[in-house]
Formats: sequence, structure tokens, C-alpha cells
Amino acid sequence: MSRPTIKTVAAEAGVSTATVSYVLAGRTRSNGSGISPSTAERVQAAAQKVGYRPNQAARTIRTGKSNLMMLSLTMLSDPWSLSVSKAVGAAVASAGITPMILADTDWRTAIKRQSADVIFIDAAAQVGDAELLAELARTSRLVVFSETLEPNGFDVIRSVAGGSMDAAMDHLTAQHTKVACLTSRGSLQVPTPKRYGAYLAGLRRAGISFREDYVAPFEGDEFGAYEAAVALLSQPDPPTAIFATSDFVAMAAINAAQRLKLSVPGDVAVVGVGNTLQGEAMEPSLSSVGPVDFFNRLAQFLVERATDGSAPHQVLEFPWQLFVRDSAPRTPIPIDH
Amino acid sequence: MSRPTIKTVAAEAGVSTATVSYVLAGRTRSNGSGISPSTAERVQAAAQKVGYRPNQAARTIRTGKSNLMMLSLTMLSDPWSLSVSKAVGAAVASAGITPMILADTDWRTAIKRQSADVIFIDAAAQVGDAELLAELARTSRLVVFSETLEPNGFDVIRSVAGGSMDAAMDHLTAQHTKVACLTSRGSLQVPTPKRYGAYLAGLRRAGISFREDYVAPFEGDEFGAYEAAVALLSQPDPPTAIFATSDFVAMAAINAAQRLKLSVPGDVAVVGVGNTLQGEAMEPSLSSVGPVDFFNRLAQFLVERATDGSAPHQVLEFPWQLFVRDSAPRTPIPIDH
DNA sequence: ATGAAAGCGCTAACAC
DNA sequence: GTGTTAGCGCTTTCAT
Repeated sequence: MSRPTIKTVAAEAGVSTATVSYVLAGRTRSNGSGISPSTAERVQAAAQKVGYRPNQAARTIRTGKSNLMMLSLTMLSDPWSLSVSKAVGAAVASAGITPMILADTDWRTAIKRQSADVIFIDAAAQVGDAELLAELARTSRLVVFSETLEPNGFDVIRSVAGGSMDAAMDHLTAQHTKVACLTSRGSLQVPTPKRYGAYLAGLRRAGISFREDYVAPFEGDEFGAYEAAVALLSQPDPPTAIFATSDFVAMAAINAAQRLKLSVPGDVAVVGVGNTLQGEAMEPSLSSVGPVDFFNRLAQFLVERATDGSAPHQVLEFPWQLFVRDSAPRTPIPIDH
Repeated sequence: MSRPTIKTVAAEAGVSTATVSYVLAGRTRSNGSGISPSTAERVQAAAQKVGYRPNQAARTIRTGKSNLMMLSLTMLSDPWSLSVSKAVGAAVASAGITPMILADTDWRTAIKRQSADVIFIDAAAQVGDAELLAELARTSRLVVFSETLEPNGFDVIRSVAGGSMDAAMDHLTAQHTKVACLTSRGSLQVPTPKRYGAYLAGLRRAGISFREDYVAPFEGDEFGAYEAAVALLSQPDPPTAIFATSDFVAMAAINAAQRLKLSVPGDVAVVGVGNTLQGEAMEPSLSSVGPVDFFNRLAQFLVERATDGSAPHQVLEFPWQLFVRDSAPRTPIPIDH
């Protein structure tokens, strides 16, 4: 037994497919004065009876609207991603939009399989992405989070780190000389690794010489970061401060420290990047650089873009600042005992 | 300028739409001996030139296949959900399927907006879900995680907790008399709260009398759990052991304890439910009850269901056991100092 | 080796 | 007030 269509419903109710379509759209007909209540009722009953559910693909092909928002999140376990998802979930509630997450996938290939009214891409760092995105933007509305890309048929969300990462490094070097950097191996390979660059610059400003063994690149996700942090902190002359290039990386570092019975921030201070809720809520609360009220504003923007007909492609900037919390406090604290 | 279609490509290449379709499908034609290499090349070039990208909705309406797998995950920040996502991501890689996550949404409404070849639903506890699911199963392949539902046109994944939760409680009551339960308020309201039930039964077996103030129901997500745990542990006569009804709840409890400068397991022992990777990797590693190798087997099953033509609706059972780790070890350990 | 054409389920002009 | 009908972009059978 195959799936019922409007045809099935129409036959059951003894009306045309057009009538069914109108009734089910809950819309009063554009010209004329509409469907008679009795007909409407009959159609509803018929739909109910045959168990009709609209075919989204057909509706999409006809209207060009899918009512879908796609969120491409490259590291779902990153609290940053979870914060995006949560904020979007709250924001779409009343807009009739369904948010779907494309997780840990290469959006470049996956996006061809599924379109949406608005697509958010959380990281587009590869060379050549610019053209692909411009291309994609012709068919879907695109919102890209990127520090380097310029809007080109799509919108760009941008962090304006400004001096905040320098402030974070200065904050660490004020009290420490053994400052390490924990970062994903991939991020070291992009042309201008901004966060890693800030680390190097911070050392230079403080007159601290670079140590190869204080750079800990990790592979993959939080597990990889955790392993790398354990290795970093287990070496003979471990660092007393860690600049982690993301909040989830920082959280992994703190977990690693605690595993090694090291006190945070007593034995090792940690600063992250992202200023996520999860970082703020953890114990010790995470010092981090990041934007204020980022997630809600992003979600709001995405909903507008999904709804809006207009498409003024713009740059939305979020200035960053350093949030000093317990994992790397203003003044040194004595080691717990 | 509107999006190019096969028509555009056909015109550009000077062939028919049928030829374009065949070339782009990379398929040799069923009857006859196929497309000539020169034509194929011309079509490819034309497609490239006009920037053609197939319209998935149109393809889906025609073929009935979307190559989409939908994962409805009610609490995305739960490591359980992340583990599902990760395992699925690895499993679909070669199958040409795109997994999309429906996060923290009510699948009952959202599912009507988007169909998929296979839909996984991680929790269907409401009364009346059975009919809705049976109904949905007529159009999409459905896989439901449920302890109570019986397969009815859809597959059921089931945890067989067996005596494992009793074992967990006995494990706690062997060393503790002040055993609390941290659980979501919602789960207390279902007819038979299995995990909470195991808590109560465990107390009874150990001859420990029930204390109202040792039941800490929380609202929402890990933040709610964290707050509830702080309150639970801050009271005048705090518990020395916590039975948390999910791994993420247990992790929140451990964070709360650490915030309050309590040692885990020295001051308070914690057991979770789910046996997630994240729980295993945290510090202290989380004692938990759950299945073995659950996530990979689930992912494998989902891929099979997305690919398979056959639809033998079955129950897949995962026996649980207690995994004793550091957060509630076999033998008591002295408090750190 | 290639093209013509039907039709998937749905919506929206337009006709009655 | 309701029905007819033309497609949306694509795949696939059947002719040529």
C-alpha cells in the first residue's frame, strides 16, 4: 500500500486536488471568497482518514521553499557548536523553520545532497571556498562564519578579535614564562593561523623565547586534544600556562590537568577562545576570549535571512574581549592543598 | 539569473535532457550500449560551464530516495547523542548517505517538514507515539530507541538493562547509606520511571530509608543538572553517593562537586547511565551502566536500513552491564589531600 | 547512440 | 465555490 497523496484525499472527499491543496494549506482562496466550510470539513476528514501527509519534496520543487535551515557544524562536540544549535532552536520556534544539523561532515560535498532556505557554514578556511560559496549562494541563501572571506552573494559573520587575543596572551605572560599553545594540527597549516599567530606574537612581546616542546598540536576532536594536553603536561619541564585555541580545547586541557593531579590555575593556568556557556559553567570557570551575546544574535540573523525576501549581503561583526575567570585569574592564587 | 537545470546543460551541450541525465548519473544506459565518450565529455564540460548542481527535491520526488538519514536527538549536548552522531558519521561515509540531525526539537512536528530514507528517533515515551510511529513508518523507514515500544512497521532498538542498574545501586549502597538520585523532572512523570525505579528498589534492598531531600529533579539540560547538583551537595547533610540517570547528568554532578571543592569519589561517589566515551574519558573516569559497543552497532544498523530494500521489522537488543571506574570505585579510597 | 515524452506530488493561475 | 490544467526538475521507458 503506497503513500496517500492529495489525489487519494480528493477522491475520498469527492473534490478536486486543487480544493484539497487549498484546504490543507489552510488558506482562503486568492480570488473568489474561499472554500465552503462544509467542503473544508469533508476534506480534513478525508485526509485524516487516509492518513495523508504532504510530500515535502514535491512541495519544495513547486514552491522553491523548503522551510529548512541547515547548520553545518564542523565539530559538534565543541560547546561553540552546541551553543549555536541551542540558540537557533530557540529562535526558529515561531518562524515555522526546521533547523537541521550537518555534523562533522565536509559541507563541500554534503551540501550538494540537500538544499535549504538558509545554510550556515561555521568554517570555510580552504583556498577556493570563496568561489564555491559564491556559486552556492546562487541557489541557497548562505551565511558563512569566516574571519577572512568577503561577502559575495552571501553574508559573512565575523569575529573581530581586535586586541583581545593579545590581551589574553599578555594576561598569561604577566605571570608566566612557560606558556604553551594547544591547537589543532589543521589550524597550523592554514596560511595565517590567527590564533596561533597571536600566541607567537604574545611570546615575542613578553620577550619569551619560543620552545618547540610547548607547541602541542592535536588531531581530531576533544579526545585528541585531551591526549595532547596530557602529553604536554607530562613532560619533564611542563608549562605553567596554556593558551588553547578553542574553548573545548581548553576544557580538555583542564580535564587533563586534573587527571594529572595538577591544580588549575595553581599549577597551570588555562585560557580558551570562544567564550562559550559551557566554559563559563565549568569548574574552574574558564577564562576565554570571545564575543558578547554572540549566539542569540547569530540565531536571530539566520531566522531573518530564512524569512526575508531581500538579500543585502553584509558583514556582521562581533567584537571580542577577554573574559577573565577562574582558570587564569587576574592575580596568582596559591596552590590548593 | 536562475539556477541552471538539466535543460540548461542540454541546450549548452546540444543534446537532450535524457542524455544529460544519463551522463550525470555516470551510468551506462540499460538498453543499447551507452553514451559515446565524446558526448559524455561534452555534457560534462557543459555542466561544469553553467555551474549545474542537481536539484535534490526533484530527484527525490522522482526516485523516492533522498539519501538522507535523519537523527532526532532530544538532548544534543548529551554525550550519548554526540556518540551517536560520531558513530553514524563514520558509518555512512561510504554509503552515499548524508546524516542530518534534528536537535532538541519535538520530532512529532518537525518530522512532517522533512522526510528521509531512514529516521532514527532517540526517545519516544509519550502515550500515543505508537500510533504516530506506525503511521510514519508507512512512508519512511523508522528506527526507534525505546524500552517499551514494540516494533510495528518500524524497528526498535532496546536497552536490556537487566540487573545492571540494580548492580549499580548495590555497588553504591555497599559503601554508602546517603545515596541521592539526580534525574530530570520529566522522567519522574512517566508511568514507570525505570531508572528512578531502580534507585528506589536499590534503597529498599539495602534497607536504606528514602529521603525526600536526596531526590534532586532538574529541569532542562546539563546546566539544570549542574544547578540541581550544586543544591543537592550544598545542603547541611549532603549525600555521599549520587545515582545519576544519565552520563551527562553524572558529569554535571562531578563538575558541581569539584566546584564545591569536594573530592570525587572521596567525598561523593557518582554513577551514571549510558556508558559514553565522554564519561569514560573524563577525570575521574565515570562509573556507568550501559551497553557494550552500542554506538557502532547502531550506526551500522541504520546504514543497513537506509540501503536495504527489505524491511524485516525487528528488535535489536543491547544488554547492559555495570562498568566500574574511578568516580565510584570497587574499594573506597581515602580522601585526597 | 540518442531523443521524445510521460509523470512523480504538489501549487497556483485561471476558467467556469 | 470549485475544477482544470500547466508546469517545477528530474528519471526512465520506449522509439528511432
